[in-house]
Amino acid sequence: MTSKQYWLLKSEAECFSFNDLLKAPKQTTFWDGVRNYQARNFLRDRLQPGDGVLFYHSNGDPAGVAGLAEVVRAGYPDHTAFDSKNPHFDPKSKPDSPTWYMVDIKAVKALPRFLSLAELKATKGLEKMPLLNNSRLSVQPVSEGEWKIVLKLAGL
DNA sequence: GCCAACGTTGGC
DNA sequence: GCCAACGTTGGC
Repeated sequence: MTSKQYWLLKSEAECFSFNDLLKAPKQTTFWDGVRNYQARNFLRDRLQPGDGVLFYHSNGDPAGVAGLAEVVRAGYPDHTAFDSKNPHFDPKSKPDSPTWYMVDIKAVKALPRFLSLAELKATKGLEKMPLLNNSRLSVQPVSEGEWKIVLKLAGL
């Protein structure tokens, strides 16, 4: 058992927001639709139950971190890739050798206040976050130091 | 809606 | 293996 790790997961706010997660059954959802190899590797190999998650709204108004979640199920095959009717369908991914993976996450709580991207950019100690360096990765590692800074900034 | 940055595809 | 073309992401 490795120590707890931290992640930032991006979701388009209009598509699936942190509020949607709060309203979901058991406040839990599967994090499907990731179709990028680097992000896939994190989902498949690195995310573990108990890991902390910053829930980030991309394409939001404004974009920023809305809430906290935790991983409740480690990586397993993303079944939406097998369904030809699903928008995330990928014929290259087969059930016996899946290309894509997902995890389950559960809401922990909304941040006391929303942290916009602009505010994160202006905060010392977060300069190395991929999010602030033109990274389009939808699953990004967050260091323990960055996690603490973000929570403190939000008033926790 | 615009457009810059990034990732993937595919011809050679 | 290179690299141009293309599609997508995501901030504004």
